[in-house]
Amino acid sequence: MPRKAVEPLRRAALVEATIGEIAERGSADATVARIARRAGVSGALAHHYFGSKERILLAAMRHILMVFGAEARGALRMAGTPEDRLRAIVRVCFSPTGFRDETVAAWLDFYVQARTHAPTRRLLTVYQRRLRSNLIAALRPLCDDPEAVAEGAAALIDGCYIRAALGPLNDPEGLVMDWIGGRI
Amino acid sequence: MPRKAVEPLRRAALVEATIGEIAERGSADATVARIARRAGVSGALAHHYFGSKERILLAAMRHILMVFGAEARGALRMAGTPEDRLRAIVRVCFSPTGFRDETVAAWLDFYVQARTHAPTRRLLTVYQRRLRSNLIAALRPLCDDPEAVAEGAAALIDGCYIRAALGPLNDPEGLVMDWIGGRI
Amino acid sequence: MPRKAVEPLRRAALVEATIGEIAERGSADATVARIARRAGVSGALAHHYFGSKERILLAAMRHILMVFGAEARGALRMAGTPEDRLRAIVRVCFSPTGFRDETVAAWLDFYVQARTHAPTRRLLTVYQRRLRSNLIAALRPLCDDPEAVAEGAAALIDGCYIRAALGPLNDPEGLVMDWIGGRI
Amino acid sequence: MPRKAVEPLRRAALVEATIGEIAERGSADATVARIARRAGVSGALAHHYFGSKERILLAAMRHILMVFGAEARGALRMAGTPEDRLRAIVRVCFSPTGFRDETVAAWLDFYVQARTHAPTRRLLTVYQRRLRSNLIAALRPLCDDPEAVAEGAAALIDGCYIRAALGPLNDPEGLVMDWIGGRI
DNA sequence: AATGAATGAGGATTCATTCAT
DNA sequence: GATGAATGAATCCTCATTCAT
Repeated sequence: MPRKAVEPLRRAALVEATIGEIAERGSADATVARIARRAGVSGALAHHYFGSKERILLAAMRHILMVFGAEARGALRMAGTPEDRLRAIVRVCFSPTGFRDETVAAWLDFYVQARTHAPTRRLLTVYQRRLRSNLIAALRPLCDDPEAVAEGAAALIDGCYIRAALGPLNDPEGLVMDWIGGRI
Repeated sequence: MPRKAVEPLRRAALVEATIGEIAERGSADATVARIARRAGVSGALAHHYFGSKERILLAAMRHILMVFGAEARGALRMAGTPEDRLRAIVRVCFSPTGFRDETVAAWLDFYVQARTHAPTRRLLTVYQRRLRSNLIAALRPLCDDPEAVAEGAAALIDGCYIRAALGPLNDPEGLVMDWIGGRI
Repeated sequence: MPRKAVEPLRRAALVEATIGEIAERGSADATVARIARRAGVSGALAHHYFGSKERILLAAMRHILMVFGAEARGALRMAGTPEDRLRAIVRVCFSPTGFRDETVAAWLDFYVQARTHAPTRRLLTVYQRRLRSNLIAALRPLCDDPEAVAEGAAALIDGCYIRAALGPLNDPEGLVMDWIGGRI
Repeated sequence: MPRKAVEPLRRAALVEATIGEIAERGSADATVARIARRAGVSGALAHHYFGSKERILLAAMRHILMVFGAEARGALRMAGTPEDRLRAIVRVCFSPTGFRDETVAAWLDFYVQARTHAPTRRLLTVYQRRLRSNLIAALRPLCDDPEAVAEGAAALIDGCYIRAALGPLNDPEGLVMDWIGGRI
């Protein structure tokens, strides 16, 4: 019987703690020590597993993107018509899983970090491209200029995130779907 | 003839330097020393004028909001019809004055700070309310649910900012106006 | 048939790794973890066998001194005349076994540690005394002031070590022998 | 009247404290905090003036080399004959100014650091080359193979330093001069 | 008005060492 | 015998902030 693998547990706890800490005080003021304490381990262990604060933050972002990606793939797999696919994408953007306060806050923080931090930017770019191509693919059968619509939809989604980060938002999914509805 | 007051010059230089520094390295990594050097003064002087780093950052934000507000008021004064007013508001959001790379970056940074920093949040709230009420006022004669349209337009504007912060954006003004055009 | 004892193997590997590590990065920057990895074991095991980093370093030095001592005894046993004994001692100082780059580096490092670290100093003193008495014994039949010549020869040998540590050295044995030759 | 320049004072105090600290505990265990305390200032100030621990250590070495160089130049200027020049060089090597316990300890430490630290090595190389060329120039009129003699003399000098670092040394100057005397 | 000097507080990071398995 | 897990104690370094001039 294999010894219980504790590393994944610790990593997950640290990632979760990082997201929480970013949400609570911003990644600027998140310290490794506080993240570690929140995860119930020592700061040294956080370094042992991740190597540096930067890598901890990146791991947190990667986690968020991974969760989002997995959920999106799952939703797309069950969607039949282009309309379904469209709705699936938008719905996942605001699904309770990924649209928690904490996640939104971290998400926004990453957007800002991405401006000045290349590795963060790379991660974000990958995600943005994927979202864009998914949107365009779903929109292609439905409208004349799928690229323009996708561009606008993506901006609107981002705008909803930014506003959600500052206060509760009423039905962002509806807002985005309405907007798209007016274009197709 | 009175000697030229030097204080306003210094303050302006520091504010400008702050915005530049935020754009270049993010407010997280902006240091008073670097801001001061960029403004051509000593760090001690920056403190002398503003009292603390926090106040320097707030002054920079206040400056951005003030410039925006002044331009908005000017544009609205010249606008006759509701349609004109609407276009004026949106145009100012993306006017070359306020939509410079540096400003957009700082703007976004403030959004994130606002999440965890009450004074920043207060400033931002004031601005958001003003934008919202201006939009609603202009929209009221033009559509049934001005509040919902204003909400969406504001989100879209924010979304354009967030995207502009990460790369060049093609005609955001047109995007927003189109969106509104579809609703009225 | 007894299973091969593994402990001596591990100890030897760790000692060798320690010397290599000291040569490569200096004992200041040698870490137990790196030494252990180089020896192919875990850092915990290094502690298990030696008890502390200090003891690992001391073991490495002891090893070097032991190798040197053994070779010296061997060479002296085969030497007949005083001249032979003299040459034997000097030759061993620069024999390929002990005058490897790695060993010289470690040797020098120990010299420096000895200044501030009593146990290291004790080891070094024993070695120095032995070298000195060997030299004097060999010199006694050959010159008037064997102590002074031994002192100078020892200094010259040390000087060759220090220079060898920083770059290749041309025939140090000849240099020392010449020097002694001029005194006897 | 110029404000009293305090920077050079602080720098000098820190350099002196660094040498003392190296002598007392070795550069491995010298901490910026301790060096600063010994100099009567805060650790932060040490960083303010030197930038990093590495640079503090290098400054200390540079200081030692500078003092040595200055003394050597002075002594050479007063020396007439080649013999005088030779004696001047050797004398300076063991002059009370530079041959204090503290300095010798630091010197030796630098030798060891030089093995693994390129900037230190560069400094040392410059010094070694200068010493060598001075010796050769003085020896040229006096012997057949000035390079070989210089090489040996330099090794002997280094050897005296290494031994002096570990205990008191009896008339190293005489030892070196004797050695050279036998060669010319 | 303006600055260099100076520092305390705090943060990332490293590392020897211990322990449970 | 051997290791990964875990940590406390340092240590370097940064930075906002204060102060004397």
